[in-house]
Amino acid sequence: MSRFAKPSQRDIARLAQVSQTTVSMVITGKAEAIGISYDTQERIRQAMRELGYTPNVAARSLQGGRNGLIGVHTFEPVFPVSADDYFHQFLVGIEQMAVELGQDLVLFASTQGADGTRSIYRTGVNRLNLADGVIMLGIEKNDSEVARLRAEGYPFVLIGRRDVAGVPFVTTDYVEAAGAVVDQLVSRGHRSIGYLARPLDTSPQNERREGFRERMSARGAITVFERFVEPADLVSSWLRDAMASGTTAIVVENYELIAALDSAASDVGVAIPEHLSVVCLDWGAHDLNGAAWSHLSVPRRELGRRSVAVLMALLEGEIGPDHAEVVPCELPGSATIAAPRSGLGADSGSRLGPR
Amino acid sequence: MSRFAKPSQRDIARLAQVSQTTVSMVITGKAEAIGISYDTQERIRQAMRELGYTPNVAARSLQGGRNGLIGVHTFEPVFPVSADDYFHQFLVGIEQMAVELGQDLVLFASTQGADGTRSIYRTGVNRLNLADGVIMLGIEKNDSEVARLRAEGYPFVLIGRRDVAGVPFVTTDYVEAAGAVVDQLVSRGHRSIGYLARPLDTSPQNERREGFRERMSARGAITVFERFVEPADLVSSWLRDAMASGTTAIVVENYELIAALDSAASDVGVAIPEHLSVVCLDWGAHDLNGAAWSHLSVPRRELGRRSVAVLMALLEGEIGPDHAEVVPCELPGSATIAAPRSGLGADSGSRLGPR
DNA sequence: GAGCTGGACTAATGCGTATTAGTAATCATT
DNA sequence: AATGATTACTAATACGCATTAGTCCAGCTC
Repeated sequence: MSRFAKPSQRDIARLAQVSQTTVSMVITGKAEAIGISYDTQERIRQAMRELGYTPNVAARSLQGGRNGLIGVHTFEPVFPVSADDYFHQFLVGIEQMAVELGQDLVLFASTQGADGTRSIYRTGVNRLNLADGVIMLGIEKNDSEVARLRAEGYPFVLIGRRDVAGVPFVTTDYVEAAGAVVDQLVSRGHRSIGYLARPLDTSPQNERREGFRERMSARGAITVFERFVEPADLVSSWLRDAMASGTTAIVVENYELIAALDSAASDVGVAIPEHLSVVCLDWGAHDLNGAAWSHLSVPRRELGRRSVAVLMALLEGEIGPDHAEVVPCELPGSATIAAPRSGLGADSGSRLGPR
Repeated sequence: MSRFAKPSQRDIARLAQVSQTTVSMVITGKAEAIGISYDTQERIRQAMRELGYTPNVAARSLQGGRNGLIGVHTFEPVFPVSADDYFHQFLVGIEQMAVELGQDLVLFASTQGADGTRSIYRTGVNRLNLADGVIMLGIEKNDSEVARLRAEGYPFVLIGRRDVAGVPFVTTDYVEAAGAVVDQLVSRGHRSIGYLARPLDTSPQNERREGFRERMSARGAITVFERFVEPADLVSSWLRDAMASGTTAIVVENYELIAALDSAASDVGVAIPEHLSVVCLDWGAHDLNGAAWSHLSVPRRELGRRSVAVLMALLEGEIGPDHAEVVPCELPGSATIAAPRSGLGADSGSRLGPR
């Protein structure tokens, strides 16, 4: 244990023949203001180098100071096995900005229990307060913990959520993005657009649907063929009905439904995008998958970057606890968007391949 | 910002009409041993509930010496852009074990300068010190910094390197692995095996070559056709010579050379593996690439896991600073290994595709 | 030569906790 | 009635740091 004893300010003070106070002054940059001579300052810095001194995080945060640590907490494991994990890009962004701002990152792994779930207060201890502040991300919510954290006045920022009052957040504008998808389809000539989703659940889903509906009616006189299904229920008959009723484009809520739609399309003999344009609103982390479909994507890297900046601003008192940062969504490419051409085609293979 | 100060043990003590010491005893479970009456304990617990008490980690670790933080340091950014980044699997393993051992992870981002390189002592201060210990990984070495760190007596573990005396490391057994490759080829019937590498450089390369040579001679009477080249220099003529001299299998040092060999093979008209078995010794992070070649792979996840365990053991004083942990390599699959059949084939496409 | 000013520091304190060394009261033993 | 043991606590301290309130001394003024 004593083998790894770390030098303290007192050790430095001893070596440099000054008091611990003076050392602290030099470290916190208040030396000039107080009036410590240049010689003494150099002597102290030399001693620090010699002993390899680093401030003790615990002690620092104990008495209220900053320690340059930014926490990252998710309610799921941070590095799940799959390489194209959804969180990866967020972390890339977070790390980038941390580098730029000279902060270090703490990944709270200790909050995970044997059951795989993560809970801030699992052990009855809030480990988070070791860091200056925390960025929280994750699909699973744990509202009671978030509320408690907020009540404690602990500084943190949410990524992707906007539903907790009094907590700054960084998110993407789903309403606008869904509207932009409508614009894109309408400007290509589509008038009858279907909307395919699972039964409603999360707020992003609600926002996307809202954005879709609003823009549809704003663009006027457009038929909407809306359907909420579970993937397994998506039978080809639905698609056949949609095509028969003149639908030329379908907006699809998520990736899983794309797969279902793809197979239905090849059943029914509909060529995408020749006979049916398709846009996906939530592509998840499937960016790397070969088949290219037009889809919105959450600017995960950018959200990660912003979250760090927002947290720092919060710590600096530059923004209030109700700060909202909304980053535009990345709009879909034209892979599966074409001008409408009604009717069924003869040869229409699957874009995703067999299975 | 109506931030309420978090209750401390003293607040509880006041409410429960006892001393702070008693509260601490109850919390740490030493109450029984010391002999605090049941009534008093209940009174204290009630007070804790009432005030919503949570222990302060900082204060705890302040007097305990440890803070439960394990540092991770690389000389490159931890989360580079590509999702199949080489570090990812190490991190997955590190996180897994951190979860199991209840430790948190610190990613040192602040050590990166504007030029993109990372240096522990960049700021003149050893930030690493804020963690209980550090796991260092990375291809680029920065020997002087590592040496200095060691000289300071700072506890850390190296992944993938074994060349710094007095520092525990976790690595994979390249000598044995290269030998196993020879075994595998010989047992399939190969007698004349080529070895293709770039000019020697790193110690892993040396170990692999050594393992190859030793096992080759141990297996007796086997011709080795060895060649060290830069990728650009790998002309088809070399392969033609090798085939002409009866070589039926080639052991290739790394992924880049595989690409070169692949195109040479299709130039020369050699079918892999029908006419030439190929095994790659260092597949890097290309696991996700479509084409399947027989190759060794570094058990990155497992190395990550072990490194955390080793660091903890080091901190506990259970192992010495010269501890070596060697994990077996993952042996190649049979994708490009076949029984030898001499001669050139007519139709032999590229396994990697055009380019 | 008493009082003042400013430069260059230091002693003392508190943050929240765990631990060590007590204390004070009751009870049991001889 | 004195001694010892047990019960149920508490006072004091240390951890490493930042901060507040000084101290000490040289140089200057009137």
